[in-house]
Amino acid sequence: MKTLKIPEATIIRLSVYSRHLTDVDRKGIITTSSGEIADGVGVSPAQVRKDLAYFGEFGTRGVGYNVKDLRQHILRILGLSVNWSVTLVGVGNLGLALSSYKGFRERGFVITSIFDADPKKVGTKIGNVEVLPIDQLETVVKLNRTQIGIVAVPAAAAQEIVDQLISAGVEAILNFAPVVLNVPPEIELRNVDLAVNLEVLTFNVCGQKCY
Amino acid sequence: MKTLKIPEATIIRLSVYSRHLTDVDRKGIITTSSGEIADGVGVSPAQVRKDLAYFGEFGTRGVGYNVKDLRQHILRILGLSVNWSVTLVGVGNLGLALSSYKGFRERGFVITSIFDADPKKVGTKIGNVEVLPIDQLETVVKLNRTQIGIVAVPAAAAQEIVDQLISAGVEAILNFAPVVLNVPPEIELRNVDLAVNLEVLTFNVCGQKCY
DNA sequence: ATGTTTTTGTTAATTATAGCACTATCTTAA
DNA sequence: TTAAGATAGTGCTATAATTAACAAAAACAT
Repeated sequence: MKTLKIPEATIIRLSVYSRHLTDVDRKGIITTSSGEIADGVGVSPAQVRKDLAYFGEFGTRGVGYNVKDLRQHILRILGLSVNWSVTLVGVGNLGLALSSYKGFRERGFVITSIFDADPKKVGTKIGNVEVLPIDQLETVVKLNRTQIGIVAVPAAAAQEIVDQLISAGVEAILNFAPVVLNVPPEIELRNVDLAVNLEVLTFNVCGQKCY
Repeated sequence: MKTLKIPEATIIRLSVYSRHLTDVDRKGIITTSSGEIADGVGVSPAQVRKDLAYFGEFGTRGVGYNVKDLRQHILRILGLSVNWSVTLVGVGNLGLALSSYKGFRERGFVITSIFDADPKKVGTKIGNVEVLPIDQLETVVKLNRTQIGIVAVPAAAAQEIVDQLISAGVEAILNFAPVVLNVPPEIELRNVDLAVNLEVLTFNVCGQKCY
C-alpha cells in the first residue's frame, strides 16, 4: 500500500461514509454500491470510489460493496480499530457537553481524565471520571499514555494548556478555544471554532452579494 | 466589485483574520502587514493578500494595513456589520453550551428563541430566553424573522427540525447532529461533527501509516 | 531630488482536487 | 455458453487553490 498524500477532504468523507454504513448495517442491509453511498451522504458516486481507491480495492465489480466489510475497512483506515485515550481540559458548559457526548465512546474515544483550573470543580465527578487540578495534568496524562487532548478552556488559557499536553506526550489536539495555537509540526491539531462556522453561513447568505 | 466564486477556505481564513485583528487592535496597534497577520494566524503572507484581493484593495503599498479599517472591512465582507437573529433547537448539554457561548453575541449573533421537545425543559429560562415547545417553532421563528437555525438535537430528530426551520423561513442552518441532512440548494447548511474531527486526528496520528 | 527599502496588488506557475469516461469484472438469464 | 446489465477501479481532463514571482507605489534616508 503506497503512502501517497491523502486529501483531508477524503478523510472527512470516509468518516461520514463509515457513519452512514453503520446506519445501513443496522437496517440489516448486506450489500451496497458507490451510488447508494453517494445518495446517502450527498456526494457523487465517482467521489466515493475515488476516496476508497486511495486505500485499496474493497468492492466487487458488477456487485458493489459488502456493508460490514467496507465499514470495518474504513474504521481501520481511520485508526478506529483500537480505542483511544482522550483527556478533556476545561469543564465549562462546552467541556461538560463534550464529556457526555455519546458519539465519542461509540467510536472508541475513551475519556480517561478530566482537568479544570477552578478549585470548585476539582473533585467533582463527571460520569465516573473525577475532575483533577491542572497541576496533575502532566503526571496523569503520561501515566495513562493519553494520545489525544481536547481543549475546552478560555482562549487566554489555551496555549499554556496545549504546551502542557504536548510535554505530557499527547499526539493530537482538538481545540475549541477561539485562538490560533502554536504547536510543533509532529503534533496533529484541529480547531473547531463555533463563531467561524456561523460566519461562513452569514457570508454565504448575505456577504456573497453585499460586499 | 465582481462576484466571482470565493473559496470557502478563504472565508474561513477571513474569519480568523478578523479575530486576530480584534486582538491586535485591543493591544493598541495601529498598522500591520500581510506578513504579521500571516505569522499571527499561521498562513503565508501571499495567502493573506490573495484572500483580501478577492474583495478589494485595503492596504497601502510600502506601508501595510490599518488595523481598525481592515477589521471593519472584513467584518462587513462576512456580513457582520449587522446583527443576526438565531434560533437554537435542542437544549441538551451541547445546546446549553451553545446558548451560553460568549463568542456568538460578540460577533453579532443574537439568540432570539430556544426550543426543546422535552416538556420538563419547556418553560425554563436560559439567560433571558424562555425555552418553548417545538410546536411553536414555526410561528415564533417567522415572527422574529430569524435567519439562522442551530440544530443541537439527537440525530433521529434533526431532519424534521430542519424541515420546520426551513418552512419557517430560516436561510442558514448550523447542524451539530451527526447525520446527513437534506436541504434545498438555496439554504446554507454547515455541519459540525465532533466525532469526525477526532477521526481526522486519529487518521493522521495512526492511520496514515497503519492502513 | 533621487535612489533604496518596504510592502502591497497581481499575474503566472505549480500543485491539489474533483469530475468524467472508459475498461474490467461479476451476475444473471436466455 | 453467451450475451446483457451492473458496478468497481482507473486514467485523463478540467477545475480550483495555493505558492511563488514580480511590478507598482509609498516612505525614508542620503
